[in-house]
Amino acid sequence: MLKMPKYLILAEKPSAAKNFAKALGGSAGHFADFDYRIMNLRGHLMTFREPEEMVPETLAKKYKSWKLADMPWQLNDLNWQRTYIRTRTKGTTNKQLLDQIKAELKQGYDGIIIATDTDPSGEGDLLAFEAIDAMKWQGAVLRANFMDETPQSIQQAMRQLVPIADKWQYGPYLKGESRSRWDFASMQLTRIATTLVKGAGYAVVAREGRLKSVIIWKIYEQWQKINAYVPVPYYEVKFKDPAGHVFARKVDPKAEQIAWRHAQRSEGEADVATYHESAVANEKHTTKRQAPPKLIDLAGLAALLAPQGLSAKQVLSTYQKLYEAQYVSYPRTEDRNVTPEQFNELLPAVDQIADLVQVDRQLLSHRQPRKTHVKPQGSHGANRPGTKVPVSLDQLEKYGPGARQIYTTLAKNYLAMLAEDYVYDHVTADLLDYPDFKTAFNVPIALNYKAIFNVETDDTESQSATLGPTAQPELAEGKNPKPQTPTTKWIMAFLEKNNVGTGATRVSTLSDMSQGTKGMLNESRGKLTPTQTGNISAIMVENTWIASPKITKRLFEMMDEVEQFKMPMAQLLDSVTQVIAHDMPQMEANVANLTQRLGPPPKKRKVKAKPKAEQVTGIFKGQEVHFAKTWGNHTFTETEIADLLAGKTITFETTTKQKKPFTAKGQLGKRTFRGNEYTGFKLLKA
DNA sequence: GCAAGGTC
Repeated sequence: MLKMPKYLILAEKPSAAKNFAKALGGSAGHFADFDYRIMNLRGHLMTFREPEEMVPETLAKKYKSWKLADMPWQLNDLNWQRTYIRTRTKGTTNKQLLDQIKAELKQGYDGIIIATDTDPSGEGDLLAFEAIDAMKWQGAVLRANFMDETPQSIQQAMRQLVPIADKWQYGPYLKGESRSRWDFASMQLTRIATTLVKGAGYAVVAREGRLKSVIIWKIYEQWQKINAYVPVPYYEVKFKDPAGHVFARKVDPKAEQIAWRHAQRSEGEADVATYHESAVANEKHTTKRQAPPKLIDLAGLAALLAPQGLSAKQVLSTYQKLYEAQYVSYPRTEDRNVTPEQFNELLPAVDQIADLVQVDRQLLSHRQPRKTHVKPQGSHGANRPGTKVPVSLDQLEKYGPGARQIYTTLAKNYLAMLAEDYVYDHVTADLLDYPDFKTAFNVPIALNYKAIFNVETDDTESQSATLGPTAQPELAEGKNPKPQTPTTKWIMAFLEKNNVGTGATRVSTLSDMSQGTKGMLNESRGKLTPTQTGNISAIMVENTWIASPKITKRLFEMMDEVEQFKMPMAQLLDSVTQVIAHDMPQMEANVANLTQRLGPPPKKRKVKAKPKAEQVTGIFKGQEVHFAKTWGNHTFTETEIADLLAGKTITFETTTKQKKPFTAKGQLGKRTFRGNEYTGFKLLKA
């Protein structure tokens, strides 16, 4: 009998490996005409080495340098070798994970099936080949392309395996590798900007990648518009009926001037005097319906929760913990719908979920899948509650800040889909004597889904449905609209529109930019303001190519060409060198704007180094230790030193910082200061 | 000191 081939199926992540096992009937076994075992990676396990490690030794100095004279790089100097990303997940390093897979391969396999995500950027193909190369696998490689993680799609992919003889002849890999190299080479701009701002006296790192620079520039520019905003009032005639409905003329967006809008109050007042009370006419009522909104993604969730004071970082980390505890679905999904299977799986739990988040079960009357929300494509499905329902919301709090809000928002967003459409009366009318003056408003008939999940600044506020019978002219004051405040929601919409970053990276980049002392942004209830570092980074990228979303657009176009062998990778990489050649002189010019806009850099205070305290050396618990001979303003006597080394508790009279006398009692012990462990005198509580 | 991408 012919021997079946045996393949090792490489999934991108544990959750995908589980879905594969479900679809194929176990984590190892037989499918179609082969035997298999499924193992998983954990996203990218490898990253590029440092630039100076990727070039011949003679060039190392140049590639370690941050000086302008050492850039742009000659990208063919680099060998593009990778190394393990040094991180641990559940105690396992990336090297250990790959070693486990390598050991399994030694059991005798006829090939590896790449079953990482099939994403249009080639990222899944790239991270698979990174692992395959790191393991030095020389055997056959096949690709399983699945559009989603439903059992049908997975099974179909496994019946249509595509052999890859050479990764350099395989478009998706070339595409992902190009993206990766382009982005890596773009770090030169951070070096250039940082060296320039340092020269101007600002001690910050100005991080200027194609994602961060676009974000910081957009936010900085918006604050500039806000700061330059001057309200210009205008006056116009409007009508009001007794219930407060407003009748106004429509502004033609193409019109250069609006004759009936006046700059002066007096002109407006004179205008009003020419109008008289008029009867309301042409009252029309239309019953309209509105379906529940799309299911949300992580960026949407972060944007919704920001006004409640939750940072992007908190949403990410708490969501991940809730996912690991199975209370919510996979976080980094791009899906905005669920599959019929996923819908049916969660259906039995919806009443329980509704009770938990205090939603009236009666509202959940639309239990048939909506075509707009439930589609037979998708992998993990949109972000939603898990089939495991917590007993109480209190129980979730141990998973981190915002756990309640995250679960509640997610649950209400999902439950809204199971409610009926919002039904409202759309009312329009005009005036008998002045038909150009119109009103339009909505009166709710049945809130339905909006009683569960409603995020719009809405029209469900009670508006009287009774119009007229007449309306009076009055002078209305308006002003040019103030530019909108930069918020998480606003920047996410901008990035999504321009296709900058991916769903998974947008939230994490924003979170990254808002962290620590090197942060570029302050995130407060969703409002985004640049820090000093952010302002500096933004000023440096004014009029550069890197800060334009067009760069990402062009990169993606070239990636498509590389995938189709219409452009060699070297040519794509040449474009990053061109960006650097263009942006370097621009940044040199931008430096001058720093002091002009931010004021002179803070003078560096020369901190006088404290003379190092005299150390005592001795043997403590069988080990040689060094510790300070003084504690506060007490210097240990020889006897005290001997007692301390012997592990004894000593007592001495000294004074506090406030010069109050007190008796110190303590012994030698391990202490830490700013993360460093050392041996020293430890006070015992009296 | 640095990118953006994936993941836990």
